[in-house]
Amino acid sequence: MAVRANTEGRRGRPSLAEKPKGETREQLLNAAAQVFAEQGYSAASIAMIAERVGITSGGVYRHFANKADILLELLKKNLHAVPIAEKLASKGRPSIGFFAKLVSMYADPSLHLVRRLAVEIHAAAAREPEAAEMLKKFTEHSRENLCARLEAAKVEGLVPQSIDVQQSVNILLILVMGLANLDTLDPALVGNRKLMRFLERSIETMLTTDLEG
Amino acid sequence: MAVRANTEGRRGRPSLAEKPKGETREQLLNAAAQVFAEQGYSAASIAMIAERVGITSGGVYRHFANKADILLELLKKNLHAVPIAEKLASKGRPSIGFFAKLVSMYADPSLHLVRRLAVEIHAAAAREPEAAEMLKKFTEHSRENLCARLEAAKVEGLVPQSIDVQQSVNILLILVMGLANLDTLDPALVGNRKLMRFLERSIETMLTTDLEG
Amino acid sequence: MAVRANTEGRRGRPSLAEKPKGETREQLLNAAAQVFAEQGYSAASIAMIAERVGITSGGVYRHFANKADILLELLKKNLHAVPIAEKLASKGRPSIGFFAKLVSMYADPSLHLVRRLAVEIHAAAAREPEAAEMLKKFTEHSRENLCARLEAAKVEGLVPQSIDVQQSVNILLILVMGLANLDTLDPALVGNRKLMRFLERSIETMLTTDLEG
Amino acid sequence: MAVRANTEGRRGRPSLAEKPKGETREQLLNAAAQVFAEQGYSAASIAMIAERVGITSGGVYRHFANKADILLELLKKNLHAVPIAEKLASKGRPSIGFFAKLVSMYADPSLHLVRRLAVEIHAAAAREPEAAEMLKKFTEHSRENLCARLEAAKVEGLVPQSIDVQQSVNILLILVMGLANLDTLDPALVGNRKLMRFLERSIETMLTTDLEG
DNA sequence: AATGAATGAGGTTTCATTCAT
DNA sequence: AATGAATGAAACCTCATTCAT
Repeated sequence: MAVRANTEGRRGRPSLAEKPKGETREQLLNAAAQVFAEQGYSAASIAMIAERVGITSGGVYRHFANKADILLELLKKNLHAVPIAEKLASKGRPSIGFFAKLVSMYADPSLHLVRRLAVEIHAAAAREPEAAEMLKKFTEHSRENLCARLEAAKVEGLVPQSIDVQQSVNILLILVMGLANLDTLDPALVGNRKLMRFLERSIETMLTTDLEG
Repeated sequence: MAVRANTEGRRGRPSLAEKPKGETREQLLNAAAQVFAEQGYSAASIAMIAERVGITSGGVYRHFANKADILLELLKKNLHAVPIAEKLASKGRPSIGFFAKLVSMYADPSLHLVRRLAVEIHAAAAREPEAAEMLKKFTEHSRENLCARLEAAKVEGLVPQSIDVQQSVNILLILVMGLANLDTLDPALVGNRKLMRFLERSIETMLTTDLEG
Repeated sequence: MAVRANTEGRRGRPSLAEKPKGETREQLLNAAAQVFAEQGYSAASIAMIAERVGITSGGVYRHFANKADILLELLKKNLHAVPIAEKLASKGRPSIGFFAKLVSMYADPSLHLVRRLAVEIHAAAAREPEAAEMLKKFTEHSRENLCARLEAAKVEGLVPQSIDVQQSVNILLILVMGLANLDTLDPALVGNRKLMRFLERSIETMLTTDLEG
Repeated sequence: MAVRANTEGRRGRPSLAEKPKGETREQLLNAAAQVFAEQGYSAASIAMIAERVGITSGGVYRHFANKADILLELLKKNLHAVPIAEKLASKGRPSIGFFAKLVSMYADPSLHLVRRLAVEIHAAAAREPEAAEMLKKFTEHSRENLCARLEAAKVEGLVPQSIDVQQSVNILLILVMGLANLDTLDPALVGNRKLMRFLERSIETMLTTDLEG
C-alpha cells in the first residue's frame, strides 16, 4: 500500500507542542521587530526570527507569505508609531509641553529598539515600494493627529494665531527622525537629560514664537 | 584644475593612455557610495559596484580587503560630510543665516544620494562596530567645526551670550539626520521651499532666543 | 442512476447530508489526474490536489499513503485506458474502421487531459519502478484486447490471413503514444480533420495490406 | 586594513584545477541531458548536474542563468534532433527505405537517452512556454526537411504523385514520438528486430500506397 | 591590475509528511 | 475525516571570496 514510506528520518510536526496557543504569529512579529532592528531588514534572516520563537524557518511561511510580508505586517502593527500613539491618546488638554515631550521622549534609552526599527524601516522603504506606501500612511496619520492637536492649541490661545501648523508639525517629525538616529549619531546623547531639556525648550520656543517677519 | 592638464597635452609623461594611477580605487568608492545608497550596505553586492566601474568582482580585491573595508574607506573619504565640509570651508564671517542654510540645504533634491548614503551608513554603523567608530569621529569632527563657528558668532555678538553652544549644535545635527530621512518621511517635502524657509527661521529663532528660564 | 437517487429523496437512509462514502477519495483521484496532467508528477503538490477538492493537504493522508501512492491508484483506476476501454467495450462486430477510429480519436481536442496524463505517467514510470510495473500491465491488457479483436477480424476475413497481429497492434499502440504528444509536437494538429482522416486511412492500409515480402 | 577577514573556513576557488579547459559548459549540458532524461526536468536538481561535472551547484550559475535556461540551451543544442539530423545529412538519393529507417532507428537500444530526453522535453514544454516555443521550431525544422525529401522522392517517382506529403510527414513524426515512449510502453520492444522490420514495411506501404478514395 | 571560474556558506522558499486536536 | 501548525530536507539561487592565469 505504502509506496516508499518515509521511515528513516522522521519528518512532520513534532510530537509535542509545549507552547501556549496560536499566538505564534504575534511572537514572530515581535521577534522580527527585534531582528530587523538589530540586523537590518536585508541582513536579517528568516531563520533568526524563527529561532527566537522556537520554530524552524519553514514554519514561518504558515504565517507570512514571504520576508517582505513580515515587514509590511510589522508596519501595520504600527510598531514605530506606538510611542506616539500612546502619547497622543493622553487625555489632558493640549499644552505646549506635550509637543516638546512627545519629541524628546524619543531620546529615551528604553526606546532603543523603536529607534532602530524606525531607521531600518525607513532604509527598507527606500527599496520596497510597498513598504514606502505603508510608511507614508503612518506619517500621514501621525501628521494629521499632530496637526489637529496643534490647531486645538491654537484655538485655546496656547500658540500664536500666526503659527504655521503644517510646517511646525513637519519640523517635529524631522526632529523625531533625527532622534531615531541618535544612537549612531552619538551614543552619549541617548537619554542625556540636558539634551532633552534643551530640545524641549527649543520646541517650545519654536511653537510660541511668531516666526513671521 | 591644472593638476591633470597634461593628460590631454602632447608633452610630459608619455601617453601610456591607460587609466591614471589610483583612479580605479576612486571610481570604486564613488560607485560604492551610489550602490550602498540605492541598495543598502547588506543588499549591495561587490559585483554591482565593480560593474559600474567596468571591472569584475574579483578585481575589487586588489583595492579593498573586503566588503566592510569599502564602507570604511568610504567613511574615511568623508562622503557624508562633503556638503557640510564645503559649507564650513566658506570664508565669510559667521552669520546666523549660515547655520540655518547649512541645515536646510539637506532638504535639497540634488542631495538625494547624500541623504540615502547617510541613512545607510547610520544603519550599517548599528551593526559594524568599526563603522560606528568611524562615524563617531565624523560627527565629532563636524560638531567641533560647528561649535567653533558658533563660539565665534557668540564673540561677535550675533547670538546671545547665554546660548548653550554644545546643545544647540546637537539640535542642528539631529535636524540634519532627520532631513536625511526626508525622502521616506514625505517625498513631497524634498526641495519644498516653504519647509526650508520655515526651517531656517526656526533655527534662527532657536539660536537667537535666550532659552534660559 | 438509481444508485444515489435517495440522497435527494425523503426516504431511506437519514439524510446525514454529508458526503457519500468514499466520495472524497474519488474526487482526490480526479483532481490528481488533472494536476499531474497540468504540472507533471514531480511539480504537482499535494496541496494543489487537496485544494481542488476543498480539503487541506493533511487530509489527503487519510486516503493515500503518500504521493507515489496517488499515482499508482490513479493508474489502477485506468484513467489512461478509459477511452480505449470504452471503445473496446463497444458491441459492434469488428471492422477495420474500428481500429482506425480507435487510434485517431486520440487526436481529439476533448482528450487533451488524457493525452497530458498519459505523457506524465510515462515520464513518471521511467523513474518509479512500481508505476512502470503497473503501466506495463495496462499496456498488456490493452494489447491483449486489441489482439483478440484483430484475431476476430482475421477470422471474419476482414484482414489478410498473413497479417502479423502482434506487430500490427504494436504499431497501433505506438501511434497512440505518439498522438499523446500531439499538443507539444504541433498544437495545430490537435483535432485536425485532415490528419485524422489520413491517419485512419493509413491504418486501414496497413491492416489490409499483405506486408510480407 | 582587513576588516573581519575570513580566515577560518576557506572559501573561494580551489587551489588546483586539474580540468582540461573551458569546456565546463559543454560538460554541463551533457550532464543535464542525462539527468533530465533520468529524473525528469522538475525532479532533476542543479546539484546532480553539477556533481557529474565535478563542480558545486553554485558554479553552474556562471554558465547558465537558471535551471530553465539549461533546458533551453539543451534544446538549442538540438539534442533531440541529433539522430534525425545525422540521417538527414546523409548524401544518398532519397529512397523510401530512408524514411522507414529514419523512424525505426528510434527503437534502437543505443538511443535510450535520446528517447527519454525527448519525452522529458515534451513534458516540460507543456509547462514552460519558452521551451514549447523552441520545441516548435525544431519540429518545424524537422518537418521541413522531411517534406523537402519527400517532395524530391515524389519528383523522382519513388512515391505516388497523389501522396499527401504534409500528412505523411506528420505520421512519421507521430511515430517517432510514439517510439520515444517505447521504453515505458513495453521495454521488450526496444531493439526488437521484428518490430523494426514491421515498422519499416508499414511505412513503406503507407508511402507507396495511393490512399485516395 | 584584472578576469573568470569556482567554492562554500547561507538565504529564501517549497513541500511531503506528521500529529495533536 | 479533516485541520493546521510544524518539521526537516532539499531545492534554487546569491554572493563574498579565492586563485591560476
